[in-house]
Amino acid sequence: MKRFTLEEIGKIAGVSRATVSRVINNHPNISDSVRRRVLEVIEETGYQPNIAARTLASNQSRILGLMIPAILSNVFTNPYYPRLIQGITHACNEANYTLTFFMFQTPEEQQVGTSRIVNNALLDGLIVNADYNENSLIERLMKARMPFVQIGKPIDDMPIHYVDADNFLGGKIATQHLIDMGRQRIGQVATAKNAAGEERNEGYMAALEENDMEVDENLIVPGDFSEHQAYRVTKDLLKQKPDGIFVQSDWMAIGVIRAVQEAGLRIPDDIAIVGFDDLPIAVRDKPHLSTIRQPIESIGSAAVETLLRVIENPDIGQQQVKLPVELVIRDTCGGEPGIEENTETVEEAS
Amino acid sequence: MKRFTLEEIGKIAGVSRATVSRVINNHPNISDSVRRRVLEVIEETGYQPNIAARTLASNQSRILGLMIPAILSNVFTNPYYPRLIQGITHACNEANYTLTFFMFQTPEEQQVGTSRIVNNALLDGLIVNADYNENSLIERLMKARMPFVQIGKPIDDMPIHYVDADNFLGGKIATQHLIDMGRQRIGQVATAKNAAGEERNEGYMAALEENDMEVDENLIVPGDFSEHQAYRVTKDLLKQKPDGIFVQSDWMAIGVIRAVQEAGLRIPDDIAIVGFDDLPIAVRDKPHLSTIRQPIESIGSAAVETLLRVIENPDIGQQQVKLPVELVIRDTCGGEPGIEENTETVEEAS
DNA sequence: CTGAAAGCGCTTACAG
DNA sequence: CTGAAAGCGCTTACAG
Repeated sequence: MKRFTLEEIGKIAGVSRATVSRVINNHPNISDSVRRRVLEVIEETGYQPNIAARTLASNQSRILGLMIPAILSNVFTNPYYPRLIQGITHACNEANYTLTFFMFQTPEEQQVGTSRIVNNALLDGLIVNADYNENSLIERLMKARMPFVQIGKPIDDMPIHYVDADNFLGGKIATQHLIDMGRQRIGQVATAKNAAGEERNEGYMAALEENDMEVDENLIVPGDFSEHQAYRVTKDLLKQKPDGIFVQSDWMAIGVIRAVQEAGLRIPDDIAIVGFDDLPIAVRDKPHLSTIRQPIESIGSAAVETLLRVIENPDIGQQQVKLPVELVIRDTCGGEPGIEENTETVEEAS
Repeated sequence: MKRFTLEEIGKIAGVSRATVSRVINNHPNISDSVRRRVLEVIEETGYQPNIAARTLASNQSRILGLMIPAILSNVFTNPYYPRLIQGITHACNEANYTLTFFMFQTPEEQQVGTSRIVNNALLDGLIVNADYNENSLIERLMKARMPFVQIGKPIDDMPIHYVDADNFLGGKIATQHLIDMGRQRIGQVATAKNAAGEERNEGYMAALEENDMEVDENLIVPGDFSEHQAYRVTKDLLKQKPDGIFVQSDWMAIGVIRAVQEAGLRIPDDIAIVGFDDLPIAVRDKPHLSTIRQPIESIGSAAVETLLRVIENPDIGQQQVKLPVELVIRDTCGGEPGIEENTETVEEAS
């Protein structure tokens, strides 16, 4: 299958290559007859523009990059990345963009690779997952004026564009659900290691406050995202006699459930538990674990859409997109499992 | 950060842009002093070549594509894709190639996207996952003379380059393990839907034959990769009083285990089970499930290496790479879990 | 509404 | 060993 050039298409259609270029790029002010003829020839020949040439000439590639940090061990149990990538590719396809993929596994790879990204004439913009481990990446991107959007709220309130789940809302509706079940002493297995954990905690507090319940610091124990640590701190927590626990991640919830069951307590009768993330591995065989589900695909799509907006208008103010989360109820006694819906929040700060 | 061009680097270093290009591309016959000077300037300026321009001029992009079929539901429980992508990106980084990602979710996306891939001047080659659903893709790739490598053995013995796990070996060592445990009546929950299933079955047969054991067709029941179907056919299988079962996938093994336990039989004492894939979700809380582990990362790397070989030498004979699988033993009674190693097979046919 | 021409930043024969 | 120059296939002011 021969590859045609603009010149050749023009010759066949009896117009100049400039004109062909214009119809391809949907420029206005092309006579209908010419447009039709050119489109026909393109159809017949199966002409596809040469992206490299277009990129060189126009200085835009319609290629977006996705940078994923050195792969974490939880990738093997957490469907986060597949779902995220699914959302991103879907949005890219819709917008007629192509996705390029950067993933590094060693610091050396990261080092070399980052330069390739930052000065990559081929990228119109970049999506960065929040837990990249080389902090200077952000600086370098800004210096190079590469448009980018982060997935996950940045630490230190850096004024960069980002898309995230509404973690505050998640913590709040999780806790509210426990309150609605009539629980009086609601504990929390927290993690304050990142912005998301902090926000989930604030949601927890807000729910208690709204219901005129006191925050008891003894009911909040520090997790670190690991199942084992969660198991240990839950043992401590149980001494405080909680009747409900909000766990900041489903992964930790596995440990929490183990500790609770070993103590001979029933779920949800004695202690109701609400997790976060809706991980299949956690939820499987744990019919009483309600949890907060993040719209990960939507986060991916929103990241693309936001990035496109930024590329379009580089001087736009900081974009902060928060996607709503859902409460997935599995701890009803006899009732149908259900889902609570919420609505999207898009803010533009600055 | 300003982007430099070859011309500018040349001016600073006091040579022509052609010379700069030559040192960047490691051409021989460059005087050491010039090379050093140019390299210095590149270092200082942080010069990065413009990929689009290079691609246009040289007709090669150092970009590889990965095409993943409309995402399957099992993506959410199966770490196959993350691991595969990890292996592929690693090999790409090593070889200084960039990975571009194609994934489609609807037939329309697939349709439009495929054209973009096939006639993509920006791709040096493509890796295709075997279970693409549009069969014509392969034809179109061949017509367009796009170098590509498939992951997974092709059906109908199509003479295309591919990389796969050694499924025959897997079936064989799985069955041999059961024989080594002294089992006499070894059943199989099969799937013959694809080349892999067929090979696993052949491995099963080969192991029996080598041990002078008869193949009893009644001991082979048809699975379809689903847990539910596996559960059902296992109930039938149990009537034949097997004392060992080779299950062609861990996912199905979950159903098999359920059926066996419901029948009041002990694993592995009454019935030993060997699965395939080493899925965390299946293995978790199933201490007695031995399984065959595929080197998925290596398959990804091998796909890249094979593709690079094909790109280098388009007239190379059909590449068929089979990577060894491992038996992961978890059904020893009291002993340490262990792994049996095997060695790689690379064949060149035609 | 359309075309001729310059230019995007590289590579690569061709000369020397 | 090095340089001048053509060319890769597009886009886009500039004229008309």
